[in-house]
Amino acid sequence: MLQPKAIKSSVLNDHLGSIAILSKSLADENRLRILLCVTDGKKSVSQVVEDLKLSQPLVSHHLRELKRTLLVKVERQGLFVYYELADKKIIDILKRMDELATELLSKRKSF
Amino acid sequence: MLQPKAIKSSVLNDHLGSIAILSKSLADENRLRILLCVTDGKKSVSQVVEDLKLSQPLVSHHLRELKRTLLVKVERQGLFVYYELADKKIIDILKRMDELATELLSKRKSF
DNA sequence: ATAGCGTATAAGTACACATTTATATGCTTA
DNA sequence: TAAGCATATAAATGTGTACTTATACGCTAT
Repeated sequence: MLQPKAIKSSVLNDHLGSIAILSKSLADENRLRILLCVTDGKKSVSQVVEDLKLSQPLVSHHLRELKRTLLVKVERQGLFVYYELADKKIIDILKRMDELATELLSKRKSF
Repeated sequence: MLQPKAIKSSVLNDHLGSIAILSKSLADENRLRILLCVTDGKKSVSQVVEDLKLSQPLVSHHLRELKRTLLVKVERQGLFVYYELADKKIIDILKRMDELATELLSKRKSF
């Protein structure tokens, strides 16, 4: 072993704050639905409201949080405000989390 | 396009609940520190307490949550209770989240 | 059995957050 | 400028949770 354990895992240790912030942003089912909703191109707030059948203030609130954590990009066009996924990598991460959850659940019974 | 958008993204849509639960479990910095702490083999609660300088009830509390979401395995040995990472895949996911956070931050300024 | 150690739980506190209802802001057009 | 639409914010509420302090539980050995 070239490096002691304490140093080896410090690769992640220094960035746990950012990871926690990102995780928190993904830790709500409605927010995830909204995130996926703006994955395939720009969508206005009202389009998201229509698609997901959520209240307009709730969608606006969650989009604000997604914007704060940089997961979505914003673009104004006249009356409308369009939101869009900022980086496709997040989808890959979500897929891996889904795989992991399925795997963990298959070993035991339930959350 | 072989399938309409709504169906295409339903791959993840059906599992947002599990993903949200997993994300919530990763959404605390101390819990992440504890998770990494038991990554390189079994550790007793008191060892984690010693390593991270956190209170014993707090560590116990977080380990319980990590166990609830199946991220750690438990094993009793006499007086001691040993916890261990259940699946290495979670480390890969954390690394990708770290990469993503770094990338997002490099494009803009701060969370 | 009881004393001691490791761990878990209870009670209490403070704070964060998801959601709803109501209202404000801002842009566009008549 | 006034009206109307899309979006954002405020206020209020209920719920969840991170954390501390204090106490209980369970195993081990004397």
